[in-house]
Amino acid sequence: MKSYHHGNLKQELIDCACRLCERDGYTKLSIRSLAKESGVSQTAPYRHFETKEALYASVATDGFKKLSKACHIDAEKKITKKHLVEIGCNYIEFGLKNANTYDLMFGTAVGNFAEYPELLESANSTYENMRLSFSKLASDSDEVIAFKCITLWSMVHGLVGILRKVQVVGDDFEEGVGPISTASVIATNLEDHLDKVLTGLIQN
Amino acid sequence: MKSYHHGNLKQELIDCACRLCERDGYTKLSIRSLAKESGVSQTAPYRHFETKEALYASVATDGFKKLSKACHIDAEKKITKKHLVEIGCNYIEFGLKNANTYDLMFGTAVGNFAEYPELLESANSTYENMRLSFSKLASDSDEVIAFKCITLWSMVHGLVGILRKVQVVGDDFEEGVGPISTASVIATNLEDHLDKVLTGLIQN
DNA sequence: AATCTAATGTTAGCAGTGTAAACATAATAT
DNA sequence: ATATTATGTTTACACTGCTAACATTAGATT
Repeated sequence: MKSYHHGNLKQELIDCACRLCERDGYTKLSIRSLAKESGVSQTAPYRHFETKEALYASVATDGFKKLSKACHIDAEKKITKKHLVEIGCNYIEFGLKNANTYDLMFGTAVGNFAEYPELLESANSTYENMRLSFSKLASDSDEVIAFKCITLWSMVHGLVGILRKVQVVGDDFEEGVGPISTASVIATNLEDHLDKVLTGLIQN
Repeated sequence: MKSYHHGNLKQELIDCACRLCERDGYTKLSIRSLAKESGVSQTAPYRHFETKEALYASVATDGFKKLSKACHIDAEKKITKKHLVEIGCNYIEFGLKNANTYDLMFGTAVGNFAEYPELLESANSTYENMRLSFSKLASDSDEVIAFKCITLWSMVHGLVGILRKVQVVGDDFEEGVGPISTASVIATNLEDHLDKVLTGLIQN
């Protein structure tokens, strides 16, 4: 016996969307299927999300919160290069393990974050966390720190993209100097790799 | 007076798809609208593309060819760091100026390149070009060269992604150490930025 | 040159989509 | 108790990818 009002529909829709997005990719997600999954009429979700993009935004927001958590280092004050390497590794691990959600966060499915305050807030705070960690490492100026932070971010973000692209193609691992095997080597030695890159970054 | 057979439909569909993809993003592209644009019935495209993904693959292939061309340096033998910086800049410029096509090339719209031989070939040859350029710079081993090549690729790929994300949000440029202004600084000093990163990369 | 076959086009139709409008119900504020 | 608002349903529209059955024509075979 179910009542006319669901009671907790919005959150249930978000949870369900997060699950399905990560399982099948956001492309496969439909508002209708989501409604059916929650045992509610086709258009009920529209009482909670103006458009499908708004739903995406909620899923992406959730993703940024999780990413923030994954990249959080609770060192009181001192942060070493090793810590940053760890942050980078965690970032990449998140990107690879939550690939479909990651697409939603960094792709074009949500056109303009500014239209979704919570999303903008969670994305910015992810960046701010990284920047703070960086600031505890070196005694550079704020500008230089921000600069290095964006550089690291680009690096790990790019690696996620490249590693994914290349892995999809190369189920059959072949030795050599092609992108597949090279990327595989990097992927299995992520720590070393990030350490090297960061060394160059911090020095210069 | 038009004949029953179009004569050149496949190429026209690809051209049209490339244009529309870049203009509106591949999401907005439909086989039906494409058919209409070419003055042909709704299902005619299916004689040339088994699925929509196959059409995407053709557009992506075209994109990789253009990217390859944009990143081609015809230095006979000697290549300097400056050349690599130029390649990186051209890559990023391509990614930013052809953002929607770039999504198709590096996103998940085409699931597995291996299913589309031409696409795989054009993507691999883009990489191979970069690797060859790199090999003319240093006297490293093939493995190290490939390694550095993937690293540079990740770097520029990541920058494209981050710059785009951040630019969308920040139409209203604000000074400070936030991601928007920092990314803007990087974007307007791309050469310097790549030079620094490459210096660190080549040394270590 | 006539015929057969394969390539390429069309028409009709299915199941699914996002979303708007009009209406129904129930929770909350007055 | 009543009015208002939040939340849900039904119906409907225009659009999508794609399939099946059929039409036309170009090119190969005889």
